[in-house]
Amino acid sequence: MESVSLPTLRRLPKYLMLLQSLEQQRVIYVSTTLIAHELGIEAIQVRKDLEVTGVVGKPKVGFVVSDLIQGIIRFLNWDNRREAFLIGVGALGSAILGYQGFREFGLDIIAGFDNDPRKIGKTIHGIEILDIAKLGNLIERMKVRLAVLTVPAAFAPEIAGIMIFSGIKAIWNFAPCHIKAREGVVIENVSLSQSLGVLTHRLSKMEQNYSEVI
Amino acid sequence: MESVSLPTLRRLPKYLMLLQSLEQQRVIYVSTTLIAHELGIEAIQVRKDLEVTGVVGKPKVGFVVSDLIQGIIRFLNWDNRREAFLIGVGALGSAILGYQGFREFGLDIIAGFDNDPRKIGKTIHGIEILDIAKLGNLIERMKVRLAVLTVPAAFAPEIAGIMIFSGIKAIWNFAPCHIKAREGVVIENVSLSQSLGVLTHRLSKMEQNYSEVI
DNA sequence: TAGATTGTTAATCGATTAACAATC
DNA sequence: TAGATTGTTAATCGATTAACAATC
Repeated sequence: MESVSLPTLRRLPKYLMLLQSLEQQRVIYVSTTLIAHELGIEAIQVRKDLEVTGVVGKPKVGFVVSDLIQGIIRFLNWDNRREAFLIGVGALGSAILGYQGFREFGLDIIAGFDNDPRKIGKTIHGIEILDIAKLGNLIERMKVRLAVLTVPAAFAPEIAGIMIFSGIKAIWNFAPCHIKAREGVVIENVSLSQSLGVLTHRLSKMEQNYSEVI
Repeated sequence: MESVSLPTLRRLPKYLMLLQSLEQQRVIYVSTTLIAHELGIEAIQVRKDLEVTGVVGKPKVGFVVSDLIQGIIRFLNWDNRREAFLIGVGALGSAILGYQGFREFGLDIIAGFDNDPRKIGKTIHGIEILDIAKLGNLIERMKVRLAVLTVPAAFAPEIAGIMIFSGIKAIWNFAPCHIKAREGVVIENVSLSQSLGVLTHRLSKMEQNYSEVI
């Protein structure tokens, strides 16, 4: 049950993006030195991270680009597409529905849910919007395991509860509130304010430092 | 130049959200024990994290909720609103333009930019969309420091280069590609695939474990 | 071959956690 | 007062980095 560290897990998609762009440029072999330089990190860290995929390289030559790509995709389970529901078809929800790119990452959104009668029954980016009242029932019947949660924060915990009760095993939560994990359910909280906080704090710190110099 | 750790910086907005909801419930004092329990982490970690804000608590009583809120907001520099440009008014860009909530976090998007003639000149959620050809010039003239980058990955590095050349000091990058930081510029890469990778890997791992038990 | 790169083992560094005196 | 909570110092844990033999 050796668990992979969160930082490593987070870096793997970055390597994948780079590797895919290298593959497009018909690059066959790549060294950890090059990957590291390209992403501005240390080569030894790249080597340690890639170790988890089980892909082995050749001394002097490096890794076969396509092997690494396959290895990372398999490791993240992006080769198995999963059906998912998206709940809350607001601005952000619609944007996610419209972004086809997530299919590449194993995410296949098959329906949207909302409580707004003007939205229910409509189709957005080819995906039908259903009544949120039917959510629990449909999760059970269709055995959907994955949910994208893009409702306002005030509704998020309640809806999460309903979904978990109905059999949802993983929630990708975009609502600006923390949803507690429980046994047997995986929650990934995407906090944009978190990310913005890092940015604004560092920017102000940097500006302070510059003015100190003067 | 004591620098705050990234994990701490990331947790601060979580505390803030919780504290604000407590304030709405007219709660005056809060202990780190309660915060920790509410967010599913350790009390000692909360205490250590809150230390960076400089806010002090009272033994036995805890912290004054409103003091902590002010402390975190000040620390993240969310009390100083900053003018920002958003580049790339696609689905995600529009969603971000439409979300008023970021004003609360010091982000004031004053204009959008795109290269699509059908979008240029229009107004989305009250914000005017301008020609991307004018981007560099306007950054200089208006002395804008912050940019939200929501263009397709292929254009991101080039546009980032233009922006930095024109004087942008912080980029909140949503494009699915890594933009390298350079001296004097803060980059925060929001990688949704990263987040999705953590979720899908853990979900598949969990399912494996369950089937092992059987 | 010579030299670059891998993979592994050990050392370092930093974040988290534990312990406990101070305090209201 | 008694007991809960803070704030600080020390211990632990885990991730990153360094060192180096193996290898093509």
